[in-house]
Amino acid sequence: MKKPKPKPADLSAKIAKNIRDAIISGALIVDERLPSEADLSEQFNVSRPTVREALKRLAAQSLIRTQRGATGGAFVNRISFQDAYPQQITTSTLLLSMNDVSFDVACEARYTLERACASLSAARRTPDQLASMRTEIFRQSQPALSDEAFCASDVAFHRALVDGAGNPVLSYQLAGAVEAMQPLMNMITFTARSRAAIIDLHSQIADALEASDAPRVEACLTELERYTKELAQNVLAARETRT
Amino acid sequence: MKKPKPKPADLSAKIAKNIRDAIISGALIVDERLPSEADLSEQFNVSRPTVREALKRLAAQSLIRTQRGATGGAFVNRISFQDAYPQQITTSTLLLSMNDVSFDVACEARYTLERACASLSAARRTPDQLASMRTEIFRQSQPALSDEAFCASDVAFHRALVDGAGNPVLSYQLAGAVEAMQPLMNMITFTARSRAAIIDLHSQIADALEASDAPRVEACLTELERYTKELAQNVLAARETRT
DNA sequence: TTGAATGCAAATGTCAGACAATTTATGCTC
DNA sequence: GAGCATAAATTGTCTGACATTTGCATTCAA
Repeated sequence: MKKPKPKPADLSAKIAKNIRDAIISGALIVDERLPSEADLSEQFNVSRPTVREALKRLAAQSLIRTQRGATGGAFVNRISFQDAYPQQITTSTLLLSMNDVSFDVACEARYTLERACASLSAARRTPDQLASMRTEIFRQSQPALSDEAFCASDVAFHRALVDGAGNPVLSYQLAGAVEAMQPLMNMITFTARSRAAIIDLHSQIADALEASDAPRVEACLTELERYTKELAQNVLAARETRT
Repeated sequence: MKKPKPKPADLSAKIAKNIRDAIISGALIVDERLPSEADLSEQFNVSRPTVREALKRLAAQSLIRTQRGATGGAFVNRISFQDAYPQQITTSTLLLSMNDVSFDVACEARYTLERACASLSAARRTPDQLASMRTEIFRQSQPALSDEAFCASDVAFHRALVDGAGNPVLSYQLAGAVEAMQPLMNMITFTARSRAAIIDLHSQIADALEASDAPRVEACLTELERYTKELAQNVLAARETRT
């Protein structure tokens, strides 16, 4: 067998692959206009709907954008980190929920990656980013905050930490890990007591970052990981007894 | 303004979003069959080609798979890490090439993430993974090896290191960073001297992993990062003078 | 009774042609 | 020269049809 998956690929998939390869190889450059759908259907000897299906596949990956009108058409898209975030997060979320990834494994990955940013962030974080963290910490201390809002603020805090490393590639890679964990974190119902503990650690992290004390940031993150796992374990244990 | 991008979304995009949200929220579960294209076109009050464009968008994200025949249709796909790798790598590659990410920034991100795996890998790497690394090191020592093959072996070595952490989520996250760097690495033409230095560091890393000496692994990776950046700088400098 | 061949039904894959909507360029009028 | 109407090009959508694939039931023969 030649390939493990010798799928008799659909025409639209073939055409999409053809164009995608051209983009990746650089044969088609950013903002370059593709031939019109009519031209493409002639070039590939297929009908226009088939070409359109291929183009929609590429559009779903943000590889192209389309524009109507006289000078319209399909253009090679410059993928921005901004564009890539939602896709990355969607994929990560589904990977976690569909593959029986245990909370511990996901948690470990998340904090391992985040600790990796600690030393860079301690060296480079801007006053703005520190202020963002303090703001989120204050928000988290409001007792009226809903669990969902608390989790959202938690994510914002950690994103500020990661962004503090000043490396967009790192931020992008981490976005998936951090954001995709949120649904899993939501399953933990925060008691007032656990919120206080988390806020305390957040404060320590912010202090350590302000003092450029990377080892302490890492230690706090490790403790946060341990505590998060402990909370999750309690929740799961409680569920067991209830069942 | 309600949204920053109040795009008058196309029908196929709207329908795709609708179904995608249903999958993410869990309203549609894995392996569940979607209604037939004819049914969907009736439900959404659009024509079949429009429905098909929506489905192709989802297929491009591996969210669904389609099957012909009597019991065929579109099924919610269980996204595997295997499925997600190529997409992740494609996106990362394009992000790097399209956004003027400097070699140093990409390199820093890559080695920062990889160092994060060091301690876990030192603790958990299997004999198999160690053997893989040794094999790649041996391959790299063959003088006849082409630059492309050397880079590919280099990637394989580092993937074995990352996989040694025994955390699939980490492996997935790292895949994009490591593999996407390959095209950038390829621009460095390896002299015999630089190959030897890299192979030496690889050997030290393998030894340290075998001895479960995490700090030494991290130190070697840091040195490898420094050396890689130095090589890249020399290449760029040489290009400057030639111009 | 069992087995295989056949045909039917359902679904996706593809095609052709048409019209609608949108955007830009063009040319005309004043 | 400015403004406006018109034309042209292109994507978005619809309709209807046919091709292909696949599972299942039916039928016929051993």
